[in-house]
Amino acid sequence: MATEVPTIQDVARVAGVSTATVSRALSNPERVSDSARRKVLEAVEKTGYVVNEAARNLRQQRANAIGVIAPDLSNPFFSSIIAGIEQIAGPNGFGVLVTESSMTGQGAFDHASLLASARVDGFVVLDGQMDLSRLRNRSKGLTQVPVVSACEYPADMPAPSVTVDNAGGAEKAVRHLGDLGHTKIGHITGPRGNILTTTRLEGFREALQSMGLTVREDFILPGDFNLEAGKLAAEIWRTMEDRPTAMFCASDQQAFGFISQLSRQGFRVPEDVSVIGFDDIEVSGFFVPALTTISQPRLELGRMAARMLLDRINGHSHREGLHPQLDVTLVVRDSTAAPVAA
Amino acid sequence: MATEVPTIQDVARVAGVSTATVSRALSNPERVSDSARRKVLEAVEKTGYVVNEAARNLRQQRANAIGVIAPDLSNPFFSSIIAGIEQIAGPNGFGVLVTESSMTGQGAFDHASLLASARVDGFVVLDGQMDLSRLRNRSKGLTQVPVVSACEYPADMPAPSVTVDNAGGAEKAVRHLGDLGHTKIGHITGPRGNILTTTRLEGFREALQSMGLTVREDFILPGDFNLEAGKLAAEIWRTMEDRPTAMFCASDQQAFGFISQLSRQGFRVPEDVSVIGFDDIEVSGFFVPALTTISQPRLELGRMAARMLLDRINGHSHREGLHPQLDVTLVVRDSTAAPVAA
DNA sequence: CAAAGCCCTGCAATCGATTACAACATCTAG
DNA sequence: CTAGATGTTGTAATCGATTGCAGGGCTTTG
Repeated sequence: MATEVPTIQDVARVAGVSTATVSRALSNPERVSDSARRKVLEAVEKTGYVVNEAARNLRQQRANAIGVIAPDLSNPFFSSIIAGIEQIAGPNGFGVLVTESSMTGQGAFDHASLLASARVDGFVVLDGQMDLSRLRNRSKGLTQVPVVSACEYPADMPAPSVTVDNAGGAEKAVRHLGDLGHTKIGHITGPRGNILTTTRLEGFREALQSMGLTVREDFILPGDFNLEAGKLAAEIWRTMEDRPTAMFCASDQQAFGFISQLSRQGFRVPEDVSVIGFDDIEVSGFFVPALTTISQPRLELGRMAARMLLDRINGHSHREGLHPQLDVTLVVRDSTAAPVAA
Repeated sequence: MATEVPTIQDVARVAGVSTATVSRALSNPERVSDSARRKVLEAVEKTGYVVNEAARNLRQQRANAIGVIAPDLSNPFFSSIIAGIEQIAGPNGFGVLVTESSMTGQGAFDHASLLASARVDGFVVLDGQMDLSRLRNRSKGLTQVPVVSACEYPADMPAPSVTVDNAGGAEKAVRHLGDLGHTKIGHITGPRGNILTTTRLEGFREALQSMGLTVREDFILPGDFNLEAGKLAAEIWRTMEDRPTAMFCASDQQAFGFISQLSRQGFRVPEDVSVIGFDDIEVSGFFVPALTTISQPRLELGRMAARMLLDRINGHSHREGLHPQLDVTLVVRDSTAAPVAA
């Protein structure tokens, strides 16, 4: 029973119409007569026909697929966003090709090639460090290449983007600490040069100022978003003479690393220091102590980015504007508390 | 400068040869003369030509892409495996399309359609619950459809698979607890019907027996791999009259949930109960306390699966055998300790 | 020197869909 | 009743690569 995969020819023969009619019946049902449509659908049912995407893509000069460029696939933060992209792309007939930015330059999977080779129609870029201009060389100039930045984005914003209100989130975090009575508030930043680092740091400063607190530069520790960075920061915190009583971490992972290392040294959170994160990844609610953090709508970030990209690919105008910004919310759990009396 | 994307025709013209020669020079360099090859490569360089995958796929009747079916994209455990798959697929010219099993049946992204539509040449299936026979309907019978199960797999193993020594891992975990002096050892299982659940439970039983300990059925709590399941199990543990002094958790996430809920209730790990996980996901080393666990080579799992699938697609025999099993290792950290004197 | 073999190359068919165009039927309006 | 509009269908060109086949040139062998 080694059945061959049926083609549109087979369907046409079974239905007793031309291939043109079959094609139209399937993609523009309103363009054919009721009777023809019925016959075609029956024939499709009977033969088990599924369109050959390669042929369609070749003819239509589009891939019906989008590429996602992520800095790090194993980071749960990004995988949620990708899941959101999937949710929109799939039902619209678009496949999702995922690549890590680290793969850039590796032969056929250089991202420019991915585009030029007609494998994808556009990109969602999750890596703020990526040089979008590299996509420009091939094909028609960057403004024409469908690209949407999500979450992170280059500082000069050459492409549409979906982001989160990072400065606002930082403010909410710091304000929460202030409301608890903290006056000595520190911050562990993200990696240098990253736009999220910058905006969250700005929000941190502004919140302090608006609350009438002075910004202590020595309370601002350089870091990264990962676990290791938090651990390193903990070592610095430990050696400080005058320690902040509360730390705003640039990411949940960083906060985990910070708390983890602190506990190992015998310090307690929130008794010795309050800690607040940023992201609200899944484990955060189950950390010990459960982490107070700023919650990002990661799934919606992905969904929005996918919608914008598909709009662009289809030549629609942007229903959502060029740079929509999603709101974040404060989630209070157990890692923050009022400072112990001095 | 709206440069059109160059085609093989352009290259042929510039190089002064036929398209056939260009094609051969690029895919079978040894089949053309030195001079022709040189001219073609120069022309490719000059024009910036990249093959149009849609055209190639149509003609060759293969997609140069593989599909990955994952149960849950936001689970960091799976994303590492996917990263491993990428590492092998990309350099071999294959794209990776990722889908969640939950999308099954949603129009064009039903997995059978994905295959039939010539979008992918085969699948790596990470979801043990998935009914592989659904892929059989379309195209030539399951043994012919290139599919490799990874990590999880259906009990009847209709397809080649890459797995980890789950029973052995469970034994290592239990033996570690026994070596610490525990005699009352419990287990929180994975979801019912899952093959990982079964094999880990078996390993658990065997280890106890081989150590001369009796298996207490009331110490075996039903669960799932996620955080919530651990939390639920903690509630049960708390209400037990005679409590196990050590728990072997079926996953790290489950262990987190268990520990988290316990701490919230005022119990301490490992003082009140030792906990060991399974997986060794990234946060595990940074949990509070750092989690003792069984480490799985997740990246290698993905890489191996991809290699096997590509072999199958290319009609090669299996260099690695049909059901290779990778070793796991015990990682001792701070969540396990000797039981306190009774 | 002729026949046979090999290497290299180009011509043209092919993959399976979409779609411009034209043909025809039917309907509407003048 | 007729010109034109409208709706439905089929024919055939097209997308851009790969590859079977055949032909020309050169080498080897008897």
